[in-house]
Amino acid sequence: MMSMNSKQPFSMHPILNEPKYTPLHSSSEAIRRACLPTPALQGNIFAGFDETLLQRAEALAAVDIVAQKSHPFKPDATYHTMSTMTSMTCTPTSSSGHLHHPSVLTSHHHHPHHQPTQGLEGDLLDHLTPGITIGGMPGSDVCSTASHPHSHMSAHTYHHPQTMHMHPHSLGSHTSLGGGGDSEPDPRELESFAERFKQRRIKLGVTQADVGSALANLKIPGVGCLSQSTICRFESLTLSHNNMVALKPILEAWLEEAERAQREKMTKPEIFSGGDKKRKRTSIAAPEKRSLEAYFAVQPRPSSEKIAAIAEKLDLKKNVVRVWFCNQRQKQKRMKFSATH
DNA sequence: ATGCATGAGCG
DNA sequence: GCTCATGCATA
Repeated sequence: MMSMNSKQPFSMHPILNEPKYTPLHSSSEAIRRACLPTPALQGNIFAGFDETLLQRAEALAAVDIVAQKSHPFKPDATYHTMSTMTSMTCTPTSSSGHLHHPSVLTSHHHHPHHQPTQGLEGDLLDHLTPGITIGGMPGSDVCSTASHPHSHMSAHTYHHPQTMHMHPHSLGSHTSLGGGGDSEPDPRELESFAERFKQRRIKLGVTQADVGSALANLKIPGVGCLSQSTICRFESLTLSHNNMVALKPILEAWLEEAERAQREKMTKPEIFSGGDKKRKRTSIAAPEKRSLEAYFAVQPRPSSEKIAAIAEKLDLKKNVVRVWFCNQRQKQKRMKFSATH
């Protein structure tokens, strides 16, 4: 009477982050909060300005949408999880239920690299600012009427509310308390390391997923396992700069350990097989995606109301649209950074 | 390799 | 509500 997979029903964020230097990060944050007119008027959610915007954006990319005023079918392929079990891919078959403490040092706020990005956002916001409300500098967006009549039920349950937190200055990397100088982990070094890492990893005959789960065996305080996705993104440099910096020492440690182990014997990173709860991934159809991109081009940070309107137009769930915009922003930020370096 | 999602922590 | 770090599911 035992199941084959011994997946732990808990999960956490094992990784630490970079203590963000610069306590003042307001630039970009302020800008992003620029809009939120919140016209609770249901007559016209967009109070005239957005209506045009939406139409324009739609027209821009909706060559196909134009035709389908109302599609006969619903492209919304949103499935949702029904189970509430959580399983992490972290547990190697033989393993031990490892309980890593998530000493996640989540550093929110950006590093000095991220520019306020006045290019796209600032400009647009400026032009799109509704004649009413927000007369000058935004900065306070209080969504009072953000109530969605519909409920989206995504199965959550992945992480635990383990409230862990490190102090803002952990991982003594930089951040001199008094000096105020910030050091810049060279992107070049990270790049070369990532490349070497991948090569050596392959030489060890270990997969990205294996690395992820093996990390827990290092027993590094605050470090648990990581997913294949994260390892992959690390190798392909598709993580944020800070994330890369935080992960580097950990992966480096694993690499050394793995090579050492192989030298003396042979490491056999057990693979895992899993298959309990399945979360269904929403798939946004191409036409809808194109529309979203068009909207994003003119307004990367639509207000709650705008998101709702867009969602309705595209026949998608509001939350799906909101998340899409969030992910799009993250992606854009990464791309912008890698483009600069 | 990447798209969509969750969740923590911060305003 | 947002950002950021991460992950599951999937192309």
